[in-house]
Amino acid sequence: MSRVSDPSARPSRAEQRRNTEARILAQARRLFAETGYDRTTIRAVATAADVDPGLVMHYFRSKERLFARATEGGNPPLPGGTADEVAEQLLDRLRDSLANEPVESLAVLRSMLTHPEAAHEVRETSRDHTDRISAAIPDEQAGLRAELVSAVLIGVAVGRHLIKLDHLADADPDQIVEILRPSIRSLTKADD
Amino acid sequence: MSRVSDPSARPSRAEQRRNTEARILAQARRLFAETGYDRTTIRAVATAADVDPGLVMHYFRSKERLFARATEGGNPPLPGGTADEVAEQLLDRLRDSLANEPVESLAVLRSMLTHPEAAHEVRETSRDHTDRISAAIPDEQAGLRAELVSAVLIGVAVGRHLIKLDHLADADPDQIVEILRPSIRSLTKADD
DNA sequence: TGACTTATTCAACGAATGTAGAACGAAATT
DNA sequence: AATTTCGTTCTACATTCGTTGAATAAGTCA
Repeated sequence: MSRVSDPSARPSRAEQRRNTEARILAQARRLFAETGYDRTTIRAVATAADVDPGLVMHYFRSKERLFARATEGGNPPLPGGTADEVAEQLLDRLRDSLANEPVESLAVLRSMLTHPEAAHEVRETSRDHTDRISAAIPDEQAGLRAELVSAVLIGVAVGRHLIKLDHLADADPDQIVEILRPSIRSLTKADD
Repeated sequence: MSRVSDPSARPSRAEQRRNTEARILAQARRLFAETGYDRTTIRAVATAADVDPGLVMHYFRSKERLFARATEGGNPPLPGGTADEVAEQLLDRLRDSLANEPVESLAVLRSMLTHPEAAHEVRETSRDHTDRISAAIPDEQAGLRAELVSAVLIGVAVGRHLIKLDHLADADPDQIVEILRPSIRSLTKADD
């Protein structure tokens, strides 16, 4: 009776489509995260999802739209608050991203330097950070400071998950966060 | 009489070859920095250098080797010294890279997320940083801290030159360095 | 001058890619 | 049961790419 039917029964057509679409999206996310937009081919996604390339086109219309669907819902906006609160929110996000390898974000990050659409999405995320921090610290340098925070967070995620720097790739997330906390706070404070 | 002949005279054959090769390398660097390894085609480089694609192959044997030649000599090793000295050296390098758009480095940075060879070169540079900093601070966390410094520097360069975050792209290099100094120092100091 | 070298161009190949459209077969609907 | 829908596959096209090898023309040198 429910929309998700009995797993022992043969899946309905609508259900099967959702399954296939989800499988394609999952493999697309994985491949985009691993090799970036350009090197991820429709054919490779199709093969990984055990499906014909034409089906991927039929469902997602173009590689560009497949990428958009595969990377949506990556970075929800920050709650906001005082300077210290925002800093702590950012550090929490960082801890999460260090521990969990968020594959939608990694797909965007992996592609940001070579795929304009991905770069645009990163800029948008940074603008959200900037807005929150600027709201918390109405300093003249607030915009610049906020973007430096974004730059640091991007650099750390890149170093750990994508470039895989030796120590950074293996270190404990909490340890990394603790080492980084003074740096982040010095950026969100507006004193020399 | 000198190896570089009178500019008013017709260039010798060896000289002309050096000129052409230099022109190809310059355009290759520019294009690799602007669009990355994959999206930079031999054909585009040849066109930009006003030369036939076959000539590029003739001189550099493969796209891979062209990239290697175009990006070599990017990041000379740090002098080394005490913790504070190394930190200051890094900040000086940062100021330079912010002011001058070092095109060899940008070609590597632009490609590091999608071209394994470029990623490898970034790791090597980071290892040099790590060695210097670890030598200066024989802390247990030294390796991790050093890589976090690398990550920060990479993030800032990416944010300014490649992603072009609004404020960061336009800000004065000295101002950026001053804002960042406490962050870097907190990473190269081994105290909580 | 003649023989040799070489900087440069031209034409082409084979592989890979995004994409389009026809075809098939089974589920859904009437 | 007949007809329509649609999930899925197959085949193919046009383009682009790295790379190759022959051809051309000018420089170098004996």
